[in-house]
Amino acid sequence: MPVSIEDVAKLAKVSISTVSRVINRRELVNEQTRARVESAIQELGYRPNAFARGLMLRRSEIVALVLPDLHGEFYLEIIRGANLKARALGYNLVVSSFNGSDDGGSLLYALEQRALLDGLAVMISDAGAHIGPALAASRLPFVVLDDEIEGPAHDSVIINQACGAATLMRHLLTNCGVRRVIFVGGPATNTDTQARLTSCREVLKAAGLALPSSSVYHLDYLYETAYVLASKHLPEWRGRDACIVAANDEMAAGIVAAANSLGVEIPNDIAVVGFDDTRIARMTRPPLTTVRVPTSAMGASAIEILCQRIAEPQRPPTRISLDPELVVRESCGGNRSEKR
Amino acid sequence: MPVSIEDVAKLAKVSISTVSRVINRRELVNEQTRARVESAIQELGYRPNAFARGLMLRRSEIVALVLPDLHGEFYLEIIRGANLKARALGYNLVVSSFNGSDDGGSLLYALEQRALLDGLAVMISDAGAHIGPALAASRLPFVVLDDEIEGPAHDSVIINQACGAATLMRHLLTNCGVRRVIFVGGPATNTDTQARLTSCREVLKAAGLALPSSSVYHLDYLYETAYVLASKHLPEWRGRDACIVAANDEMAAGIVAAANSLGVEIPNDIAVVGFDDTRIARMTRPPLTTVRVPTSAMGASAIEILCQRIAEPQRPPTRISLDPELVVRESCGGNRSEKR
DNA sequence: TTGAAAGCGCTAACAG
DNA sequence: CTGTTAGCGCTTTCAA
Repeated sequence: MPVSIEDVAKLAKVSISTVSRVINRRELVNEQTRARVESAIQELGYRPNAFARGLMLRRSEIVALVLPDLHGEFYLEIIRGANLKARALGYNLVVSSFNGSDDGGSLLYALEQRALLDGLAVMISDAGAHIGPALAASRLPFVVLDDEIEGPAHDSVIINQACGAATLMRHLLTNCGVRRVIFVGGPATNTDTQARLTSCREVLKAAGLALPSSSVYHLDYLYETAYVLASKHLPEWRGRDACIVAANDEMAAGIVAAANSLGVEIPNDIAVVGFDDTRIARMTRPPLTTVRVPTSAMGASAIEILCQRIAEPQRPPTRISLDPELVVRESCGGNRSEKR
Repeated sequence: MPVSIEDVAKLAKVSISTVSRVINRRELVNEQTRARVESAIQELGYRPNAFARGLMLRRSEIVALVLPDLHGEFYLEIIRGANLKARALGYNLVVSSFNGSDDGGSLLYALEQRALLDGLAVMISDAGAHIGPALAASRLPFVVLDDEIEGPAHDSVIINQACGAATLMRHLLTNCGVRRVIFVGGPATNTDTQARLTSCREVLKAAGLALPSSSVYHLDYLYETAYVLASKHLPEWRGRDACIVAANDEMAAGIVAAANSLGVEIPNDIAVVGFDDTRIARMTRPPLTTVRVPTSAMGASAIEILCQRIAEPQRPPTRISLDPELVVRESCGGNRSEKR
């Protein structure tokens, strides 16, 4: 028993256009008529049919945020930031995630095909995902988070991984006496891991130090595997001038735990640092020095420029770059004060 | 330059009805005509307009999962389970979350109003949220996760908190020599916290023990506040027969950390247990005994019965109850083996 | 097997 | 200020 605009019109004894006006441009309607219409709407519990509306208006006021398979809590802040911004701009946000198993293309395909969306913010964290082409082929306004995709120019919000990793490395070299780095990354195809590794290498190189590939490990971003790896290698890794750089906090936490159970003291016997500044970073003993990615801001920025593009499709592509912030805690020696 | 069904018809030299038939009921169309139409669709990159389609079909093949403000990683598994099930059933899933700040009603309102959804799975974890009435008032098929709402009968998937908490308590009483409990919950209005507390009380009472309200604390589910609370009270709490029951793992982790830094040994000086079996539960020293909620199954079940209702609106309400599982680790003494 | 035509519920000119 | 009317793009009888 769906109640339509016509039912309202009938009850209020006006034409459907008047009802439509009351809904969309109240100021054009006589006060008394408006009151009549509004009470009719109330009485009937009328809600405009979104499909019909969308058909005319050619927009749904819905934007989507598509994230890769969620590992850890890293994404929650992005969602939160995006959510807030979307609502502030009068859009509804829907969040989808695609599992690592499918290539992501299928989800995008489904979303596009049903194209109920006004726009799309996609995060691609694995260079292997075949999302780029599908996205570029669609006519949907989109913005890419934390990555670049091939093809034509587009809006993007990126984290300046190089800056974050470099800041971290410089801190380690300058304030913590680090001369030797073990890098524990996520999958080798993961773009964040790649960027962080590259940047570490560069800073080390600039300081006349090397990061041989024998000191680089690629895991899966998880605590357990990092724990296992560290349990095995810590005896050979340890050293006052050594530092384990994990590509996320969770792995760093696993490494710290391994060290604790082996009696390896952090940061005295070896330093450990992470990335992301998730809650976990404060839950290790000692707490982790890490690099805070402005996740919430990232989500918000993405939605913001997406909505700008929707409003003005011809504007030149925007590229927002956000700098991470170094968060110094006690897992790396040196300066002990936590930046606030 | 949106290409419509008419463009395709023109290019293929058929009527729009034929194009429509090719898309929806290919078997009714002559093979050769079909081929012509299909290549025209290809050539033009035609995609049916979802609004027009929805207008006729009265469905979008989209269902939504709405979660409260996300604290911790607890929800990710729900999303994952729901996602998989939805795709398997031919639906697209969108996930929304509402922040604690708004009452949730506004999000629901927006979703309903725009009613592009075929159905809704909502999780309500705070009895204070005014979602129930709004939901019941809508004509949208819906299923409620992990809670009951007032009003007419409806589908729901609930976690049998009583069962989980009772199993935990019985283990503590029987195998760990616990005689005294300190309960550290989330907000007093949180229904999970309420259910867990109630159930703890009952089991204690059945054993002739009491849980006075002076031993019940209501925090915010966060590590830090639990850490602070425990740091202050552990000296008075401690005792071989005492156990701190935290309503989630994160708070339990905070309590464990506080104990570690005070030199209070777990489980010898006092036991600590959590709820949810999130990753954090394995990241404390010692690892946490906790109650695993079948989160992924919960998401999947919710979507499943939602889609059943969409297909068959008149079916009687279903209520699925999922039992949590006790996960015994080392934070509570007694049986040391981890259940697998 | 195909086409013509009637809407689905709504918005937006265009008259009055 | 309000009503009439023409679509938006699609599916679906109903005839041919």
